Amino acid sequence: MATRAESGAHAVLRKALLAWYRDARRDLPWRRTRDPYGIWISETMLQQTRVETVLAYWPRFLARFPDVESLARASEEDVLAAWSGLGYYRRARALRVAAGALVEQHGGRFPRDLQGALGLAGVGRYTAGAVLSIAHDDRLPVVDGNVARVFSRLFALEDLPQSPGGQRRLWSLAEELLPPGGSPGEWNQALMELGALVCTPREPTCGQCPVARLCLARAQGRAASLPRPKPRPTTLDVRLEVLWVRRGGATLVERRPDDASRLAGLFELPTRETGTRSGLFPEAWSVAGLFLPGEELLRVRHAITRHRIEAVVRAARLATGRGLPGRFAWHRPGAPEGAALTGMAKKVLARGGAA
DNA sequence: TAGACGTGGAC
DNA sequence: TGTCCAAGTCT
Repeated sequence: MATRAESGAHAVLRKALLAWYRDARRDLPWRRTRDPYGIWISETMLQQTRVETVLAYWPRFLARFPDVESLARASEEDVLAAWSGLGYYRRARALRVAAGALVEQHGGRFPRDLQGALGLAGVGRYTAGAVLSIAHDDRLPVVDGNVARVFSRLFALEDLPQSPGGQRRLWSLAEELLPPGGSPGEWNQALMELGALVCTPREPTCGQCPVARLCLARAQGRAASLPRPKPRPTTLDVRLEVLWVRRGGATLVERRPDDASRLAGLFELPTRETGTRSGLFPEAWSVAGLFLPGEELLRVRHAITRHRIEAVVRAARLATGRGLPGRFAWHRPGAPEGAALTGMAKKVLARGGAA
């Protein structure tokens, strides 16, 4: 009996949400294709990344690497260059590795089955379900941050979404709610779209929600306070000094070590950690023995997970006429393919070094 | 399994 | 200005 009542409620929910989605869905470029490759790239770019940002990268990346084969053949540096500024660069490396596996083991095609997809580098349960449901309408659930939030409110879930129990409940709900017929891809996207446009993290617009009358959190007046926020770790302050060294039309960049914990192998403006907010280490550059710091140009603040980073960009000049170590290079903007620059380097170069 | 991984935008 | 966070995955 419970099953019967439940599926009735589910049917009402599906109908209302799908009707809303047909009308409210954004016309995003990756929604115009059913090509698993393009969808895979979009889903990977969208991980922890805003739609507005991906809008600029996705068409460019597909133009540069139009299919699995071109991506598999590309050098890591070329792929990173196309990814430059997007962040989470492990995604780009994984894409290339996975493309190689697709060519070697899957006939150059994205796998048709969940297990095959999950075997690919950088493809987890969300991405596998998203690509297969959207490209082929396979009956696979997805749970991303949007779906987690929508379900947490709709069903007044108390668990932290990231907890093991919370995850288990979310995925089993997502599975249960999948439409028996119709289009699972459409349904999954409708759920995510609701989270992105209406059931937002802060101040959800319940007045516009097509399923507000079915929402438990709404009925309890708790829509805005669910899901419970995850406790944040305290952040560490880091101070960086960044050198802006020019010669002719080129700017000096330095390649980060391949074994760096972050931004490995990417080019950045020469950067040293010079201390914290409370103390500076002025000898940092004399250790390098190459530069004379000059005037201050600008400050850049950003955060990487637990680090709150404050960077001071200075116009500087070389202190030696000797050749530079191999990790240094002169970067000339305007190369068609671009370079594998970090986001901050890209930003500073785009501004011409000035604030 | 928490914690790491980049970036830009909203408030 | 500081904080939170956006279509996750990996270790």
